[in-house]
Amino acid sequence: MSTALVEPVDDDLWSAIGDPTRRRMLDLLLAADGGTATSLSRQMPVTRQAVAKHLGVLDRVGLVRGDPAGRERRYRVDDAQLARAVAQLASVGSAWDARLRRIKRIAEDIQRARPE
Amino acid sequence: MSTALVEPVDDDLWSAIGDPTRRRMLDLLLAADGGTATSLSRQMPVTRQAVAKHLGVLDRVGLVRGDPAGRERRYRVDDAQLARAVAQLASVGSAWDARLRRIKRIAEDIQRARPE
DNA sequence: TGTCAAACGCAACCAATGGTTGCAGGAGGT
DNA sequence: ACCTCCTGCAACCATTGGTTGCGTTTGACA
Repeated sequence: MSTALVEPVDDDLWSAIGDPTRRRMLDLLLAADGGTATSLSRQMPVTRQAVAKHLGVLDRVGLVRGDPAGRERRYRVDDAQLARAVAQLASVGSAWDARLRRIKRIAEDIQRARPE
Repeated sequence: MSTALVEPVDDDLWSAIGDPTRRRMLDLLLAADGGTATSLSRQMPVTRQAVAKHLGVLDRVGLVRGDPAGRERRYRVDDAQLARAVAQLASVGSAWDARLRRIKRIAEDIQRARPE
């Protein structure tokens, strides 16, 4: 009955996907199967430098990996790490969901337990 | 084939639950069925004022609601809004998951389609 | 009833971060 | 050889998560 049953949430990983711009970038990278700072910035309302910084963050937590390809640096999503992130989303979500259900159930029990 | 099928993500709501401290606070509020800035701060490694600011944020997006009770202000989680947040987590998660599966499937198809 | 402790709200301040502009450098195409 | 394009680095700005400090309300209790 401890929350230790759920895989502990990696705050770095979570906050990496917590930023809306970075989520958008991950979407774009998944859709196009990779991209560069410049190519991403052209599909988003921020500058290339901002995108580059975000790519740095995503790289640091292992969600993307970028290696040089000619004169550009191509980034791709690391499937395994993104899968971990998805698992954490699901984990936190289901934990809250369980608590909500449990509270609702307790409330119903209380209602039911006093017909006086 | 548009991402418009998924309920659009509310960036305010998302970034509210994006902060690890605020997630922790929600956990505590759910576990104890409510609490005050002071009571929460005693169970966390941050000051009351920091907690108070976070409660302000959570209040603004409707995840918690606080009303005065004697000399303290008691906050409780808004079940419906937290349920919305959980839904968004699930939504983003499953979108990514779908993309991962799709990509993996395409990759397998490519593998399979060239026995030459 | 008068005093005291506890909880609150507000303000000033600091560090980290998401964003910008500007600029120098290296790799490719013609 | 040149010109273009993409990259990386630096300076700078605004927002935000965090702190300390202080004044105010309010419940409790002698």
